[in-house]
Amino acid sequence: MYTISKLAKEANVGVETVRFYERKGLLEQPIKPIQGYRQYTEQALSRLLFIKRAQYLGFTLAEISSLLILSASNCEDVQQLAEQKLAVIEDKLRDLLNLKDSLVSLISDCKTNPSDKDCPIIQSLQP
Amino acid sequence: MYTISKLAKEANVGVETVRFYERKGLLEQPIKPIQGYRQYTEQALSRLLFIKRAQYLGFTLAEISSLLILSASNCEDVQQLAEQKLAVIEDKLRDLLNLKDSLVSLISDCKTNPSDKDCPIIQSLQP
DNA sequence: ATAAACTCCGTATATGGGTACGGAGTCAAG
DNA sequence: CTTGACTCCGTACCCATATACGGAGTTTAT
Repeated sequence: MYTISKLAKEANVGVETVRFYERKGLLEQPIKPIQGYRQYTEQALSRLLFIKRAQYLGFTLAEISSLLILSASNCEDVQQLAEQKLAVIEDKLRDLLNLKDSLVSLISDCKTNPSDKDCPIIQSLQP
Repeated sequence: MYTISKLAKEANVGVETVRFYERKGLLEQPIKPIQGYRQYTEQALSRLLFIKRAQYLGFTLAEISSLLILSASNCEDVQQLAEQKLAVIEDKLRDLLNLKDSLVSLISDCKTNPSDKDCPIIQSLQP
């Protein structure tokens, strides 16, 4: 069992962030002894880490929320939602790959630019 | 010469956005006849388009601001900024690919799950 | 010459994702 | 049993990136 600050520390977030996620419904309010402090299980920690990881991958909190709601429905619904998310992920992958390609080629242009001025990146941004 | 709304339309942004960028120093306040309206040159349009492209490449307004400052001078600094962006993008790509793989395999597990309950995805979310 | 459309400016609001504050209650160690 | 660290809650505030509002002035079309 963790206190809120232990939990926050484990997940490398602030205490206020944990409370914020609870208000948003991303983490459930943990049971706590009447008038006492929140007590978190390992499961809560897993969920928090899941949130942070999904966030790092570019999901918004709203999207993460629906990912998490997956665990409430039956297998077919879950599967369908997962497929939607997969489509989103594939879109993001495509975009990121394009972005990466542009950047790579711009950087390589820079490297073959003898001059200190006339940066190819800047020029590419100029129409 | 463009009026603010023509300019905005050309760049496919809102009028308010143009004013916002001016306040932020991303676009310079155009000369305007005393008590008159802003008048924008082609150059202003270029700069606005520059901003939007850079934004699409994943630069924040703050970063674009420094790109614009650097653009007058130093190719190396620009290149370095681009390389930082690239590194971030590559990290995200890696993780996104992993996530995609997990989802794909979870979905395929679902498809071979005969039951309506015991969804493999749900199970995987409950560590 | 008047109405419609546009622009001015400052300020307010929106959204996403937090972060900070402050007074009161609680827990644990000495 | 006191002291210091921790936690509670509600609320306010922060940053980024816009977007909207409203009253007054300006331009343009008819």
